[in-house]
Amino acid sequence: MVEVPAQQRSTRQRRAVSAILDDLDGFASAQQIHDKLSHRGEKVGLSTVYRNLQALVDAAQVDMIRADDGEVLYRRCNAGHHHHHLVCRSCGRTVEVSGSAIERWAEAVAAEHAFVEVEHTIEVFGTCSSCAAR
Amino acid sequence: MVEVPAQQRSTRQRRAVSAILDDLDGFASAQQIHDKLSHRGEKVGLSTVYRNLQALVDAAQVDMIRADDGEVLYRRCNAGHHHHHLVCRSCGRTVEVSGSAIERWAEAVAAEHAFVEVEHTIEVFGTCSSCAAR
DNA sequence: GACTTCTGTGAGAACGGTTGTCAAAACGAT
DNA sequence: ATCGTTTTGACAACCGTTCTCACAGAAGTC
Ligand SMILES: [Zn+2]
Ligand SMILES: [Zn+2]
Ligand SMILES: [Zn+2]
Ligand SMILES: [Zn+2]
Repeated sequence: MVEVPAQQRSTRQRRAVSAILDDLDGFASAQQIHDKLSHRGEKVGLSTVYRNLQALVDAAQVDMIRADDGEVLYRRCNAGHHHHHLVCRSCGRTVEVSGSAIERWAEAVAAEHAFVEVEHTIEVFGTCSSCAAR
Repeated sequence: MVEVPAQQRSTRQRRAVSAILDDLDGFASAQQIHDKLSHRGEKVGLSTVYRNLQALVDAAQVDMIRADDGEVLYRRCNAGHHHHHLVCRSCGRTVEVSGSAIERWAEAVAAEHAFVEVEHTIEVFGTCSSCAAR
């Protein structure tokens, strides 16, 4: 008999990556996550970290943004709805924000110039109060 | 006698890069610009293209954005004021847009969470009418 | 023009983040 | 335990970008 393809097996590595994301309160790069895993004594290959992060992004369980220098950053995303981020560029602490005003503005601007299949990228970077206190 | 340092010499390569940017109506990557130069018979080293583009960005004469795949795209920027872009993801055609509503939203959101030294990235991507007509 | 000085150039190497390869390991259903 | 399939990981390959440094060539001076 052909079994149902269990297209997501539970492995030690997958659980470890997921656990790191749970303990993280801001965005982190794949390599930073890999380092944190090593620190915990979890031996996980770098390729595996990349693969699992990508899978989580595809499953909409993780948000992905790109830092100024081009590095990709990941963060667990609980919210199921469309939102944006206010990120501390020093410690990575992040607040999820959203606003219908912006969404309407983006759509209006696109419609005004007859663009279709519209997407947008909106990220706000700053220094959080704790980091500014130094 | 020590002359005044003319911190920007006029070279064939610099003029060639600038000319390409003038003829371009959308964003293009450094390598695309390098290819266009070769096509015109202008021999300019890739490093030189990167250097001159960076110099133009520093001089606020060129806008720089990052494509989804991380590649950096450049485009001549006439406007001296803060603005954002509505970019066709297919042909690169670009409209410069701005709106005080968004600017105020970004500031309000940051202030609400006590973030300082705030910057933001807002880009709208879509398919322009000519590209959608295919 | 000739001479000098200092910036700009370019071929190639190096870099850094990310993705691909593929044999071995591990999961999970039976 | 066995088997078919997924997952892993060491390592190489990739790709855009930056660095290196000997040399070319602007521009100022006489
Ligand atoms: Zn902070
Ligand atoms: Zn939005
Ligand atoms: Zn188009
Ligand atoms: Zn703005």
